[in-house]
Amino acid sequence: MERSPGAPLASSPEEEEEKAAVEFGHHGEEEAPDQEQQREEAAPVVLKKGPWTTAEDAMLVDHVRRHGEGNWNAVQRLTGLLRCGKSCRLRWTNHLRPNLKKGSFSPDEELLIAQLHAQLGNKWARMAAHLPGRTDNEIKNYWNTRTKRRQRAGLPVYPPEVQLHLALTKRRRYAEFSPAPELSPGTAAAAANVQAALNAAAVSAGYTSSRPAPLDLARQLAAAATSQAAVHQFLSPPPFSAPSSPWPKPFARNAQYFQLAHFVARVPVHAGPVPRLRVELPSNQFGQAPPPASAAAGFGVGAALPDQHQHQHQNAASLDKMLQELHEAIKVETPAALAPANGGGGAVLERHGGARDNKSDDMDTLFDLMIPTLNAPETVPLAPAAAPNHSGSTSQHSSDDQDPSTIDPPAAGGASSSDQDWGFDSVCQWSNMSRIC
DNA sequence: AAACAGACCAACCGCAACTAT
DNA sequence: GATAGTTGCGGTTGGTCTGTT
Repeated sequence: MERSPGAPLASSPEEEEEKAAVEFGHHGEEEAPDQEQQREEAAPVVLKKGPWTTAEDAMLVDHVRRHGEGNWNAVQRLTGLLRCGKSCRLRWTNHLRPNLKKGSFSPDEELLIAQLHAQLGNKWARMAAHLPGRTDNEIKNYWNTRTKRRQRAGLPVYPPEVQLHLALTKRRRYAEFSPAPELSPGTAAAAANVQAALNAAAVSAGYTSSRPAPLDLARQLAAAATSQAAVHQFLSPPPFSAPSSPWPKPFARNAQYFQLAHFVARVPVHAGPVPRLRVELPSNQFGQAPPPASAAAGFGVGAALPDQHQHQHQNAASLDKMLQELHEAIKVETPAALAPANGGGGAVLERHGGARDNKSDDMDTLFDLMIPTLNAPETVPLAPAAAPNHSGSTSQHSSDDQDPSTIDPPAAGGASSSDQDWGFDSVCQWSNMSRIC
């Protein structure tokens, strides 16, 4: 049920309005200075607390219309509103200011919140800056109730896409303090080749660090990894689909590690040696280099430039070849053989010399394969979610913005949740939590 | 129908950062 | 530089609603 903001909870608006009018002795008109002075000299005003009445709202709106936002402590002086400046500011920003978006969060917004929370922690105001029309209080309330429910249900706080990012960040930071694991030459080369091919393919598809590959890129890569035809599809992916849509089942989980393509930066596409990675600043400065159009359109890289087609085909062939090499090198079982056995989870990877069916080991294997091949990225930018039907206006944060890669995953869900035994099904669970919880 | 628990939401509080004097 | 005032932020609380028993 939606309560209208500002509506009194206990009594009717009419009653409250009348009460307020009596209480204040007027309807929001400004006082003459002498009246104001008289009041100040009189008994100290007792500021009101509790829910706002419609009369109070009207007075505040009127004040802002006349004087603009800010100088909140003057509101009480100028209007006689028996509220402290703090309360006025809060009421305005959370309920009265224009362009506020009311109602429940869309799935895209929910995913964006999860991503932002993974990046920023409990920085509600900064998160709100990425969600036009939403307030920090709204996001905070949403997150707190949701987190509580999920923790009680024993479910991971973050969706798998976000957990992966956290794990990658964690692993990268770990790798900075420990030597890279020894890989067999064949495995290392194959992993490097595949990663490079993926990077090149992503660049060819128009992704850059300022326009990072969306989360569903991994889905495209997953398809590419399982089907030769899908390789071409990956290079001409369909328009962006809702992040909350199900992942492709085959290779779903392991394919997520191919999100390493997120590291791809703007490098020239050319034949010959695969371009080296150049990782730019973290992507929490979303607003600094926004996608050219709306996110939904921006992620539809199907509209690749004509002169890119040749590169795409080259890359497709190259990617196909590299994937074959990797499959041989690390012996990936086919998804078809695995799906029924482990409940539709992901592929089981085997490293040279031993089968590993443990999911976290499986993750580690891929990290081991992929991370050492990275060109020491400074950061691990998380692809901003498809800013859902946003105007595209995102806030510019000042230079005090913290590098998200330096922010530890919040204790609420970060490290612990990434250790949880989530599989493909958890994607759906996460998306459907509104029913579960 | 009543009691209860949980969810949701608005608002308050304390603190820190910033700004003006 | 010190101080007071203002603003912004995050944590927390308390009231109401809703679904369940």
